[in-house]
Amino acid sequence: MDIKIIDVAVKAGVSAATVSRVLNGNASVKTRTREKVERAIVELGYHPNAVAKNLRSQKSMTIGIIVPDVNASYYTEMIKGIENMAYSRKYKVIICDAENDRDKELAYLNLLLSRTVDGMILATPSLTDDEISGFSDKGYSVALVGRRIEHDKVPCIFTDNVKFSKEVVYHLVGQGYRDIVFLSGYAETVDSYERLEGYLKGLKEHQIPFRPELVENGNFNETGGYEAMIRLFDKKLTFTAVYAANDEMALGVYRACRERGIRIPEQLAIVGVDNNRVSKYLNPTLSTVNQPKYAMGAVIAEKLIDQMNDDEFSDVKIFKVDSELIVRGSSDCRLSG
Amino acid sequence: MDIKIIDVAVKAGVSAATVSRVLNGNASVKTRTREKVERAIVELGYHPNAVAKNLRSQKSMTIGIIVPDVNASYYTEMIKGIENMAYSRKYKVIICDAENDRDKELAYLNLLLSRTVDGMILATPSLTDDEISGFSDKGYSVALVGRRIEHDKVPCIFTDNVKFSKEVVYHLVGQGYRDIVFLSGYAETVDSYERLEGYLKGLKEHQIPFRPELVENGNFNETGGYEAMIRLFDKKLTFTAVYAANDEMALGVYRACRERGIRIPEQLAIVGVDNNRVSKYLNPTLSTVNQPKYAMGAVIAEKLIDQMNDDEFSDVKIFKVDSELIVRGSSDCRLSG
DNA sequence: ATTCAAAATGAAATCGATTTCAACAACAGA
DNA sequence: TCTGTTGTTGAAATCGATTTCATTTTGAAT
Repeated sequence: MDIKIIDVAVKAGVSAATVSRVLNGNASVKTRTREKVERAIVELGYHPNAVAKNLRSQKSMTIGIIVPDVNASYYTEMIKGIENMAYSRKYKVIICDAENDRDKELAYLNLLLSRTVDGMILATPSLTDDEISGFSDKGYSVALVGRRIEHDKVPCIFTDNVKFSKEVVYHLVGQGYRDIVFLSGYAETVDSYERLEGYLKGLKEHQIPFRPELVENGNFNETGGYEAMIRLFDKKLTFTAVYAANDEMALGVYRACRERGIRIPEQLAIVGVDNNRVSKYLNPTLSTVNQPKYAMGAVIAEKLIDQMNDDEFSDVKIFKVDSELIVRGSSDCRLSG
Repeated sequence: MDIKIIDVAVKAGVSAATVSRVLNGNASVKTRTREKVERAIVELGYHPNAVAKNLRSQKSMTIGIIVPDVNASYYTEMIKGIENMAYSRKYKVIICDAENDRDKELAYLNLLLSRTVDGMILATPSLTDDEISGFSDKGYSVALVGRRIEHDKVPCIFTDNVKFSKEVVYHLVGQGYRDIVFLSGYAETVDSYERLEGYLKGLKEHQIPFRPELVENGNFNETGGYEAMIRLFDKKLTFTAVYAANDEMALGVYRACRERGIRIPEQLAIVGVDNNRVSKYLNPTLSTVNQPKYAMGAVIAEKLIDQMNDDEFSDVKIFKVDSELIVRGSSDCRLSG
């Protein structure tokens, strides 16, 4: 049913090899022959079969990304960075949404591991460091986002969670808030762990005793933030500020506050993380930590592609990037009008 | 470097054919043989090469989606629906972000056309109806989102833009707003065209004369909405309401209003489309049209997969779904406190 | 006109799996 | 024990391209 290379060859009166040479343009073909072949390609509407091509040439010029949730702007904006860098290097990008489900994560990992792509960017937490090292050792090109492993062939990029979390605490304390809730994402992720660490250090440097009951877990989404806040309210604890692990969870905090009639920031200050596109439209506007998502995507894509091509000129593999606190109305009364 | 099927075969003392049979589990293999093979697979850490498999079996159990922007929740929520339906039918999903760029769109289309996937869902506007029909006729499985073509093998799903646009106008007129701006997305898309049509019909049914100067184009994003509004303000036109082609553009309207000190909804009412996850958190909360994005994704994925498998039991291919107007503070003073 | 290197081309091998087909083994029934 | 059916297995063909290697053409230099 499909037109194959041999059909083009017959129509142009040449061999399949010659058609292939025209297609790939790296060997010498006489101008007249080339023209005949090109005409045949157009007339037959020939589309090379990428599967066969990839099998033979052992590459696909494609990189794959596995993200935990395509609905999270943190990832989609990073994807934009990856996408554009990849495109400029002639790579295509395919995106897989693991939906925070370990089974799907493994299913998509298997898809990528079975050579459908030349390299992969993993933004998912489920694999162990050893497993990732193992993939690299077996010849797969891997790069990581949001975590690091010590391996000289695995580029990693992540933000300095500890640093900006301390800054969040500094800021809140500076505004007079001392009883600060930490609303963690999935407790077992590196991001959550490090943000907790920064939160603890921040408290310590201000001699504020740590109250474990002020740490609650959510799951990085609105519902998780809402439910965690309801739990906290129902425990009748005293607190005056919330540091939410991301803006999405902060939305849930807004909802809980609205339900309970609590005014932001007078009665409760809120700081999120991510600088979601809409955070400046909330009421009040949401203080948050801006992460250079697009740039992170572009950098990790570039390093992965370099690695895939054995371009050894870049030997730095570990990128820790700084994030910036953006103070808005949810944590500063002067800005909340 | 990689372990191949023949390596497993040698290790297990059988032929490659037998290993393949164990792998795919559809032919009979003695239990003892099966165990030997399974042990060899585990011991060698064998991963089948999907590219070779796909070439031979002429399928990949994968469907591809091309969206104009992965950053738009309209698409990501639909992707969730596609993803879950596909997963339940043992299909994987790869997502391509064409970034509203015709070249990328064609590049990704070519990727999908070259048999990397078994079927594709297109949510991009750049192809003509004839081109799409042509793909289907050539044996490619295609489904469409947000547009329709008349072809008995191409499932299509879209919302009744005319209907809900008329409802938006009814609602605004009912609230006393008669000078209604229509902020269109890309003018050339079907969605934009039909929404304009609904807007015009809505006006007509209320005997409100159409003022062409109240129609502005944006590009479905925040910046587009903002810039269009600034243009309108600068023209010193009189208008009291804005119907924005999506919530993202409505955000831009909010920004423009804030800059110009215009109160929503007292001085200007706003209605968007999409029911973006955050629209109910805006200040004031945004009136919008809820589209059943997840369900639309699930339905189109199911129909595409049926089509791919020639399951003729479902002969309905065209799905027009209804959307629901959600009235909130941005267009109703009573709700805007 | 002859020679010879360089350019152009085709036949066949190859990528790594699946699948067909034929051969062989196992086992039930006579 | 023999026959026939069913169940297992392997050799070889196949998917559709690229690439190697050998061969033929070309064209410049003599």
